Amino acid sequence: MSLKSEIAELLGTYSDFLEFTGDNPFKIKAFRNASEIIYSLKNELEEYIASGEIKNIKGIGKGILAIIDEYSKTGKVIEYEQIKSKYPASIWELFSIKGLGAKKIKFLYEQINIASVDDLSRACRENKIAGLKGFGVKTQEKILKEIQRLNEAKKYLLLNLAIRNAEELLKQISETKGVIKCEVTGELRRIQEIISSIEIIVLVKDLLSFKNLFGKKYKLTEAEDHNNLTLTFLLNETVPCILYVVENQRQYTKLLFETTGSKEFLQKLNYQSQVSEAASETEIFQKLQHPFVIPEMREEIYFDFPAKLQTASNLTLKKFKGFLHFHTNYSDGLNALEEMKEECTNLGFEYAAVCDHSKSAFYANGMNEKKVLEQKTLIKELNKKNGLHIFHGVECDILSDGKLDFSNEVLKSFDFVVVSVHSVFGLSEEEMTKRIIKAVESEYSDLLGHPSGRLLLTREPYKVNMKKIIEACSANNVAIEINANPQRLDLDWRWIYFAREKGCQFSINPDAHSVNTIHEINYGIMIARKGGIQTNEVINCYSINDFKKFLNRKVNRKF
DNA sequence: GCCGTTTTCGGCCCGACTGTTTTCAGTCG
Repeated sequence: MSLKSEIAELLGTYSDFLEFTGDNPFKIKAFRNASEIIYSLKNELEEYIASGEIKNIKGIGKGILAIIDEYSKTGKVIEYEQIKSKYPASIWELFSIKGLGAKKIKFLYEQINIASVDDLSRACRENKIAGLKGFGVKTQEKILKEIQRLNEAKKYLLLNLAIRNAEELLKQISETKGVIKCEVTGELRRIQEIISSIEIIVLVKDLLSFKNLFGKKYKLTEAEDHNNLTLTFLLNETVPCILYVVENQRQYTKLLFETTGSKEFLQKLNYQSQVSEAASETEIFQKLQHPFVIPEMREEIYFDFPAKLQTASNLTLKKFKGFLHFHTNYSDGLNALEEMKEECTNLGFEYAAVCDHSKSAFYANGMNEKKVLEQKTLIKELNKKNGLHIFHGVECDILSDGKLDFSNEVLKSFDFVVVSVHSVFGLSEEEMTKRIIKAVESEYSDLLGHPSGRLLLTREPYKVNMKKIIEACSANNVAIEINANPQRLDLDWRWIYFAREKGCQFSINPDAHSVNTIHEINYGIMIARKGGIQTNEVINCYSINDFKKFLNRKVNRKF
């Protein structure tokens, strides 16, 4: 781990400690804030320290500088270690339970000696929590449910983490003696949004010698078929991995095809195992008399839609011209618009649309009307300079009644309006559907942001009739976002085919809050490809003139 | 603890929701 992530992590945990011990809330916030800032730094922390530039980073003052200094010189922070040692280490995992804050955790620890998630789970099941001061039956049930959800979430990895781990493993394998080639297969090759295990297929000269070499690094569990070997183990002691090891190229192809799956896809393809000793996957598809299907699209849903929607996606990052829906320090982004512009230019984008939060998004420092005007002036200044053109957009909150967070007068002043739900998640399906459709029907809406509101492995999507929402987007000419943040990947790919059938346009955006997260657009592209999306269906791929035409399709905007 | 200054200390995002409690604390976004 880099110094940057070590210190960011330390400050994050430190802030939990401080909250637990009842320290100044603003100090806690400052630590948490600094943790995020450091985590999102573009370059390595050592570079900022060496150049002295660290002193100019906003949010890092004398106190945190001292912590960084102590840690980078000695590898620990004494005050932090002192607090930590006063309590059982397992107590800090209680902070990951949603609905339990520092005060309740402290109360439970002091009153009935709850010092771990296991303790708490047991206490709930023995009905010892309901009845405590400030706790009732509902809270007890909620905690239990949340613990179950956490345990379930532990079985999966987000796509970005799975990819990072897989890259590390592929490197280790390819550097092992006797390995001819290796590649990812299974869920990860199909680009599932959450991954239960990393599966890799390996072609080697000799099974036994590979097993012996690899067995020195990891504790392997093995299963042997007649001419291949399946090895399972934990990477970094936590991530389940499966290696399929073969000695023969034709076996390799067969196994790559079979392990990629999905099971349901292969069934619907009428795939019989004996068919497939082949030199390439193309040959297997030929034998099955079916056009080649790219691995991402090999899901059951593929067969539910007509052939014109089954074409392999032609989408790549190179086709992207517009970087849309991102945040700056005008709301909750970390970087200034100038910095975002520079990075977008470096990455080859031709235009961008900044979309900071609207005024009701208090939690995200949303812009009021005055700030909107200020930002407009800034954009005008920046657009006088050469280079990438910036459109003035907004991510406008959809209020609980479906109204938008700015008056039409203000909405009219933007070039591009993203509408998103950020609050009051608990409505009934009917109410939530009505609410979102009302927002989509506004003549100023251009894009529906993260349509389901899910946070993978953390928060369920809100209850909504997605079919009706998609139909409303199609009818009102509002594009649908594929939010590329690896925690979201929302629109869910399972709805992409249907939206395409309805003629919807898409926009793929990482919802970047810093220059560092711009590259996350790639995860959105992976998901879009899974739904077969073509370049001409993505508004980010429009030329700047076509994008202007898109913006003017409902209201007359001047640029 | 950080920031921005009225350069030495006051302000720091705050409203909604939930489940308790009986008027509000804790938590979340």
